[in-house]
Amino acid sequence: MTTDIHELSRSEMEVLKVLWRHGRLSAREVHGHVEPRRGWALSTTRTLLERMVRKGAVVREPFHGVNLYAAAVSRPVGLAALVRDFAERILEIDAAAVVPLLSRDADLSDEELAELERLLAAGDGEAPRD
Amino acid sequence: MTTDIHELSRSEMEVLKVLWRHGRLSAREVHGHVEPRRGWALSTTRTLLERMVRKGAVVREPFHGVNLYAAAVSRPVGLAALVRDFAERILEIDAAAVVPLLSRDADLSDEELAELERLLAAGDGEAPRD
DNA sequence: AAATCTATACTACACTTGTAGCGTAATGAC
DNA sequence: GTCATTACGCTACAAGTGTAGTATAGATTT
Repeated sequence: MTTDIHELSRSEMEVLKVLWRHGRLSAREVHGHVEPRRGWALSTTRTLLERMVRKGAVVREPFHGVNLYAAAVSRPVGLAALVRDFAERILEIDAAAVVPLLSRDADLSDEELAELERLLAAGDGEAPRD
Repeated sequence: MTTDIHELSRSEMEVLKVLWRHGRLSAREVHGHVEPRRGWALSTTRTLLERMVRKGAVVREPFHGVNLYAAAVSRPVGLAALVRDFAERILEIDAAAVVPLLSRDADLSDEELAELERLLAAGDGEAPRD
């Protein structure tokens, strides 16, 4: 159960991307990264984080009196699920076809890319929509 | 205003794809195509169509006492907007990079493909998010 | 220690989405 | 002409989303 990442709302995706970029952060830190482009109140960022925890997309870990949040799935795994969903549901093409594209342009490390490629090629990641 | 197609919900996208495939249809006809895989009641299909009309994603036209519905944007234009949104918002890559991919795998006619390519290359279609 | 800041957990509230049912008028079958 | 179908325009209602505010308790500053 890869946490059904494509069920996240736009706002939630924004938060997830911050966690992918910066790893484990406090709510306030997440807010610091997200606020400039969204203009949310801090409490909004908190609410989103909590909802994402409930959804299983984010893990929370108490750390010396502060909650730290981190993405529940790595970026490659998450992107694999998202690409698969988009390719199959919207474009109606084979998800694996997207890989070469990513290898050229996405800012993925070599390891990330390798993993993503493996995930998509293997038909792993998410069950096809139907 | 290309109707902000990426604001459509999953269910609405399903309906839109039917209209892209079959052109102008009555609510009942749309339902016929969509019901097998979604199991909606007819009234559900109707509601979705009406909501999409309100959103500007679908146009309604009365025809001899029956409303006919059609996609407000062509498939290439719609896909261009969707690809652009996905590429920029999720993958954070240049949308034009997706074109070669589509030319190989998507079931677009030559004219559709040409139009899509033009749209993405030109930076047309949708204004970039933020 | 008092005042302030910050964190967490609740609560709130309007709008959207999923998913339909109902009432009424027009259409077609008998 | 009456009955069954169908279409259409409302209404409905729970769950999800966008977007916060508040109450309460611990930490920091002066």
